[in-house]
Amino acid sequence: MAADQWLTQLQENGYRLTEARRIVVEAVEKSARALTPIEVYDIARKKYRALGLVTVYRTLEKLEELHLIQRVHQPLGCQAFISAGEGHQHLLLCQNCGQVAFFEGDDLDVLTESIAQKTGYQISEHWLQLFGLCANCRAD
Amino acid sequence: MAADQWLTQLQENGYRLTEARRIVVEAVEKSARALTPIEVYDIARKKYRALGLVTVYRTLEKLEELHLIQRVHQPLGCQAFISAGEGHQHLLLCQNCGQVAFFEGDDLDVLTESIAQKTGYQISEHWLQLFGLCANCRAD
DNA sequence: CACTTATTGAAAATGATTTTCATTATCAAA
DNA sequence: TTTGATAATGAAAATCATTTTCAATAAGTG
Ligand SMILES: [Mn+2]
Ligand SMILES: [Mn+2]
Ligand SMILES: [Zn+2]
Ligand SMILES: [Zn+2]
Repeated sequence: MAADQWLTQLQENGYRLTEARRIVVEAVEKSARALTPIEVYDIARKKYRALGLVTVYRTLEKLEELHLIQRVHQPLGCQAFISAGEGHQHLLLCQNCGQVAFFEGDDLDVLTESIAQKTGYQISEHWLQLFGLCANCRAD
Repeated sequence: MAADQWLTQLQENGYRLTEARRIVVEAVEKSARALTPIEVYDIARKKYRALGLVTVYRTLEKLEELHLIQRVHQPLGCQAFISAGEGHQHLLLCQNCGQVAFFEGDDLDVLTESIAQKTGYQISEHWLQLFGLCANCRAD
């Protein structure tokens, strides 16, 4: 999904289109790796010097609310965001450069059914995330 | 693994045994749900009034370093800890009361191999976590 | 253009975690 | 058992991320 569509989504949900939002959206949407609020701020401010960090926080909040971005949990921290996958997808992260790839097709039904049996839990959700080295980083 | 063994581990790694550590270890080891530093503090202080929050942080840090506890990531926050599973295990969390169950026996080899093929990543780790309702909370 | 009000950025407030430091407690060695 | 080196402690201060407050500004509707 392109940056323009994110802006349209914002507008359709009653939010105004502002320069600050345009720049933040562009920075996040373009990125192949998860970005923290400060990282977004630093990148975005290169195009729009007057931008405030508060506005980055507020914009990320709205993008998350509209499911356009998602929070990424990593061993070193859980404050970074990446554009959300479409449908049921999970993340694969490069431990060296942070590059994110999405994947789908995991089938945990047999497993969850078995665990449900053993534990007595009613299982309704799962988090799955893979870590490794991207093609580029493998080369080094 | 019992609290005594955690204390032994601490000692064997050159850390001294103190009253503060004993109390913190007991609180964390006993708990069936993940606890934040403040929660540990509140629980532990019932047995040892003079305990400082700083000491809770420092003790949790050491327990994590020795792999006796592990951080638990949840939608509402990622600062809670629970005793670490033994061997290759994953967590199943009750979305209502927070009760934690461990499970093992997931086999993601076929999946990761296939994803590795498609993406070019060399996959070395995975995070898997299940969410649902524990038997008690289902009853309500 | 005019008007309503959502949005903005600066500054202050908050909350969690870390650092500093003087005091105390642990434990190995005498 | 006593002694001594030093690891560990808790209070207070410092730091860092995030949220709130607020007056000024800009977006979008009519
Ligand atoms: Mn899945
Ligand atoms: Mn596994
Ligand atoms: Zn990489
Ligand atoms: Zn429950």
